[in-house]
Amino acid sequence: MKNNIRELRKKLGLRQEDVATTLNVTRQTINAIENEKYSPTLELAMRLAKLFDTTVEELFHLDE
Amino acid sequence: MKNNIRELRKKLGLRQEDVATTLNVTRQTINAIENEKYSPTLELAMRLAKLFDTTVEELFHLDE
DNA sequence: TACGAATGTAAAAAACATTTTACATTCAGG
DNA sequence: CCTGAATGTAAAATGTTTTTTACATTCGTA
Repeated sequence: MKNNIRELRKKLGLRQEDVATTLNVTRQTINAIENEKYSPTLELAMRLAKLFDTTVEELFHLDE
Repeated sequence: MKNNIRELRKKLGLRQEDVATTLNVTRQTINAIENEKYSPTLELAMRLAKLFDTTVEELFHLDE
């Protein structure tokens, strides 16, 4: 599953740690998701989309 | 986390088992999600939204 | 180049999602 | 009321996500 998180995070001038603390997860979690080690939970995905003012479907792309 | 899956499933005239086999999960998984025992993975949430021709944000509602 | 800041990574443990098997309950139609 | 179909539920096993702690690497810039 691909995602645009790094790109949108940088557009906002945030560090991985900033995103992490805003969403109450650890920096390692944000790092792992950006580097596609695994997909986030649904709840975290929705909170990420909201933070970046986009939708889950725009932020994450299902492998068909 | 609330969701509209049961309502949309019935609108399509599908059984829990139909949804399950379409998405390659078990009936118990669909049942647990409809009854909000737990939230699905991001991948399953996106596949559910696609099946019901809607978005993750319309199908699932974050508790604020 | 040297420094600090940001990012990458790893291992173990905890928390959570899914499967499998099996049985119980509900519900609509004959 | 009976029956079969659909749904609900439970426990154990497995796989995945997240945390914690700790250290390594990269990057910009003084």
